[in-house]
Amino acid sequence: MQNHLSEQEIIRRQYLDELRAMGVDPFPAQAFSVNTHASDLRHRFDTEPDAFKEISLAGRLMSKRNMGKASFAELQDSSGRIQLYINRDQICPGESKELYNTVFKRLCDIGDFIGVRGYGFKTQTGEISVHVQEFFFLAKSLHPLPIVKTDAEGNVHDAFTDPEQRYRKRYVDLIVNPHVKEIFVRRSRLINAMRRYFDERGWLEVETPVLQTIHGGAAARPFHTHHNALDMPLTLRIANELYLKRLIVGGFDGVYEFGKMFRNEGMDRTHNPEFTSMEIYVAYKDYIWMMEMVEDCLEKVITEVHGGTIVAIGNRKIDFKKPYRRLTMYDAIQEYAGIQVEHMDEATLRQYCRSQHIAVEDSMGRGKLIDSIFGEKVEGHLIQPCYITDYPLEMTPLAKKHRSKEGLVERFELYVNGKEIANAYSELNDPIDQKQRFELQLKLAARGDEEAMMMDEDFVHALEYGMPPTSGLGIGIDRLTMLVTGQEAIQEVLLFPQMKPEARHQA
RNA sequence: GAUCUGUUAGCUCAGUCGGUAGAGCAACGGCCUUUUAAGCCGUGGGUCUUGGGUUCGAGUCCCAAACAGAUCACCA
Repeated sequence: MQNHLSEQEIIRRQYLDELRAMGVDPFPAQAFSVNTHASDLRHRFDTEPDAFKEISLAGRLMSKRNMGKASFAELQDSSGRIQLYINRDQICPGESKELYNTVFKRLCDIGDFIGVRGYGFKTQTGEISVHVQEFFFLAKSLHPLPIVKTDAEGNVHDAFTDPEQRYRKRYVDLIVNPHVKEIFVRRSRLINAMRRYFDERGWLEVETPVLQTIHGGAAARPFHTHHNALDMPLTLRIANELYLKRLIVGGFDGVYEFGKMFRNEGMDRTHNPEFTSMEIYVAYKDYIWMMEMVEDCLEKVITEVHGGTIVAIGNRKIDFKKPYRRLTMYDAIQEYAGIQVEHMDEATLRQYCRSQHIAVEDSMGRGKLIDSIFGEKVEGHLIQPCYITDYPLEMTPLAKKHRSKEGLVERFELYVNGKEIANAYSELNDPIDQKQRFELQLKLAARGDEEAMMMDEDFVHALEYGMPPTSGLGIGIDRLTMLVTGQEAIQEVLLFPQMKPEARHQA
């Protein structure tokens, strides 16, 4: 992709040849045995100095301070950094001083992988370090790394912060920005903690198709693809809900899936074309039970990953301690917009939206209009975790009709920091009602609603065999991770966010 | 999709009224055996994102494009 090498890249390539000429393989094949990590030494040396008398470490050389016949360097392994003290006569006990003078001092660059053996000690200034007795070259790095330095006051100099470069070259970002690595460690722990919570309760982790002939389970535009052998169009899933409910029909008490979803829509700091959701369905439960499960799960999982229930995002502090506030959608609109929409008809709602400069389209039915008012007037106020319950039937074709409130469904969404992070229902299990709901969606589609759901005959057929009363939940894992790690852009919690190719690298 | 902002050395950034490009770190050559943003002396390194235009002359002014970020619209 590059035909022009910088001066520094040319020099590093020349060093490859020089190393080989000296009999040092710049990419040796054999394993290097490691018995200590940087953080072990840093954290335990003061209390257990005897444990570090014969240590070997490996990692990337991140800085070099040569002082003639001795040098200090920093080694970065997966656990962090540790200082090395390398003395010429220690690593070159014989006549030849080439390993120190030439291999280490000249041919070894910042970014190269090295292995060292020696012992732990403290320098005169009190820094825990490795006194290196043996030095091994493990792998050459041909590109110079950004040099990020931190001074005695903790100020970071020359930080590698350009988001474009960081996302395109995430490997470099991870090498030089330790706080970035921490975000992804936390993300993984969060997912594992949730998985443990579900497994402990006996629910089964499953996998359902990504390639679908009928995309269903959510209101969104899909990606289209094509299967050659079958010569048929397929779409990438926008949700896995209808498959998971088929499994409840099949007799599982609880099933869940962490999976990538794909939606062919806009991208911004809270949307990536592919994102991770967790959906779970539990038989013989309803949405009231689900609210209790979700707040219990989040409180436990966040405490486990974060060390407490309070997370900071921007200037705000959000407390995930249960229980969470519960507010019906109509009451929420009453509270924040000052109007009672319950008995308003479509024309009145549309007129209100226009008066408030809320964008409306002719294809919008009553449900979507209410949702627009909610989105415009209420969402931004919901900072602390809050359940919004009881949605208009029209916009929720997969949820069961409310047990006592006409025209509503048993649904809640969990809002945190002004954003929806979870969505749950008492699942609709009446196949005749379900079929009618799909037909209502088809009517909305005919009016021009591009996100209206498609009829899924096989799913209705599955419900006709009987599905127990079931509660289902979807959580946006990326958004939850954003909250737990204090990030305000989804790109910061995705290792490889979607990017357009750079023009200079095309063709 | 709209608006605004940005793109200069490997990295972080200066660049005045339009007059052939600067610093620190990194690199290269020296000196230095407990330093730590190590230090000291010296050297090299640029298609100023791309393409047009104005001008005697453009990193700088104008137009267009690419990519990114922010805000908005849509969505989760």
